[in-house]
Amino acid sequence: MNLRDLHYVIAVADHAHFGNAALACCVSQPTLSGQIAKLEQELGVEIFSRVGRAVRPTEAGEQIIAHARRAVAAAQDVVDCARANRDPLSGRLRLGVIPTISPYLMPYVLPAAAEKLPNAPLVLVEDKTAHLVPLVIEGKLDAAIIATQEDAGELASLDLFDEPFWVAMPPNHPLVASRQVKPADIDPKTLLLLTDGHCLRDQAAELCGNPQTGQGVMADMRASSLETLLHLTAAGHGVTLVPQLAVECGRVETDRLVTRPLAGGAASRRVRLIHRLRSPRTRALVELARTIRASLPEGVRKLQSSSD
Amino acid sequence: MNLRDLHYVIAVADHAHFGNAALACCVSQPTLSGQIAKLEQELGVEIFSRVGRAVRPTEAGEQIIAHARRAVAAAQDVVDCARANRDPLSGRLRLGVIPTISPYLMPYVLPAAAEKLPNAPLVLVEDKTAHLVPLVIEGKLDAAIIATQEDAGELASLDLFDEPFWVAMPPNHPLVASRQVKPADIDPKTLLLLTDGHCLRDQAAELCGNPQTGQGVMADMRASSLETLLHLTAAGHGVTLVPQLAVECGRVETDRLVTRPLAGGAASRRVRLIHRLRSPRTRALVELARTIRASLPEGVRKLQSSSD
DNA sequence: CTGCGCGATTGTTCCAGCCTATGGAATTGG
DNA sequence: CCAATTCCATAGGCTGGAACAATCGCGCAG
Repeated sequence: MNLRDLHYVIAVADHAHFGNAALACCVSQPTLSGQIAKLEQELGVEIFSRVGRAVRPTEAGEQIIAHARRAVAAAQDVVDCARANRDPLSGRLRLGVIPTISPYLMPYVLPAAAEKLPNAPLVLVEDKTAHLVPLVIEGKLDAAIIATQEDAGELASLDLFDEPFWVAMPPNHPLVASRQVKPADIDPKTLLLLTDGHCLRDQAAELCGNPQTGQGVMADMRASSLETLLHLTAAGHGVTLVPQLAVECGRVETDRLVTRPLAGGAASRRVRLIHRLRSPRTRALVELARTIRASLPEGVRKLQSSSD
Repeated sequence: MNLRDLHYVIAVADHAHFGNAALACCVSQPTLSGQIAKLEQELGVEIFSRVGRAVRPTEAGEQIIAHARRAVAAAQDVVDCARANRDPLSGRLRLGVIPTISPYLMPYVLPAAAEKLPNAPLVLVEDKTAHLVPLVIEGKLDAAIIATQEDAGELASLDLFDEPFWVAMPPNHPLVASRQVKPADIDPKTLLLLTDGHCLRDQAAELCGNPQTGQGVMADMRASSLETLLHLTAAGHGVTLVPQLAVECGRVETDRLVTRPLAGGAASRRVRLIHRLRSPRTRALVELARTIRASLPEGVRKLQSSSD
């Protein structure tokens, strides 16, 4: 057996297609077919069932593929580790960020990171938490910035900051009169939410008394981005919760939209940098976390990392 | 890079000697030296520092070796997984057992296991918990039977049974009069303990009010095995705690030694079968656990596995 | 100083893995 | 129902790299 063989197996599993997998591996299709066949013979188990046109992993194959992924990831760690030891702070950092943070946080972070980590260019991937976490676990991302607590045993996290929520509403809304808004003041029926899968959606729904399903909330008005949500709010369709950084960036407070801080200790979310346990890039990531904390605007509660 | 290269690295790390490592890998020394050199050049990092006669890992090497071990273990999992899928219940099971359980439990287990798992010969390794756990994590053992709670994130455990403690004392001891002995009745100063590292030592010391250090206990009388401990007790040097299975086996209750059950709910220890999370042998291990529970004599509390 | 232990170097052999070309099975479309 | 297409498997030749044996060179010990 060979690491290359395992790469081939993973490629076939990912593409469900020998030709495309071969393309991705930069080898010819017969080469890849041959190696897979050799490996299957060596293991005495069929990894993929080629029935008709479809290529699917067998039951045994599923397990084998999972172990193969771990082996390949560990081998990649060896390489990353070597590079990190030549210069711990050099080398591309692939960073996932959730959509409700990325556009508002990265403008602060990118210049600071370029200065503090000049040899570690950031490659950003914007997606929802549920998509980012497996990518981090698989080692396809070095880290991710998310706003939920993730407890997969293979992850570690660095706290970045607590981001309070604000309420955004049209200028003629009755709550404009108060300096602060209590969650209970918000009529769930008028609360506008993001589409499913955004953690901000769940957090807003829970805060305003609509745990999980967001039942009672205007289900027919779900925006796919925070920007859309704000446009809907400005157009008078309801009120919405906005995380502080989105308020800070200034595009929110216009003459068509008013924001008020949300009262209460729980009215904020903890933003974290998660990465794999034992990631070879840990040192660079600790430095990145430090840089992020330092580049934050006033108004979000900065946290100390235990290693500082 | 290559899985073989990683094997070579691990062998050199384990032997601290190129020649012996080559021998262990069944290749010539030049081959191994060459591959290590090639890998170091490829990674751009020196893995081993050859200063004078000594071969030691560099700082970077330590990390690389650790990742290499994970990669090789995962690759081995692929092989094990394939075998397990051909016949889940076949293939050698390498089982660690702590010394205060092994000689008393295995006589029950071995015949039963030979019958229920005829194609899975048990290879026993007897050692203290602290030595067994890393072997299990590294994949050098498939599982281990221990009597403490281990919380390494990479381990799973199957509960086997609760083993009550008994008190062993010479026939002329005043406590012989009572049917049961309360932990508080035992004078810590007369309590004989095993040497450091045996979990039974810690458990006995804690039960009888000498947390951890066992302070106040006769420090100059520490036996390296339970058998020795019993001989000391019979010779009138004090009293000692004996786990139930050691009592059951009959060698304890002689005319020179009397045993009484220890009262109280906490006067027992939970015996578990631990194994790596995602071990390819999980199915065989579940069957082994079931077999062990079924082969136990009366008197130890049998537990149900959640999967039964 | 000399012998020995041990890792590095050198040169040759040979096999594993790669490619191109082709075969064959299954699905699709007319 | 047949032809075209798609896709994986097989065949055969070529090449790079891993293996070995032999040797070198260095550092330590007596």
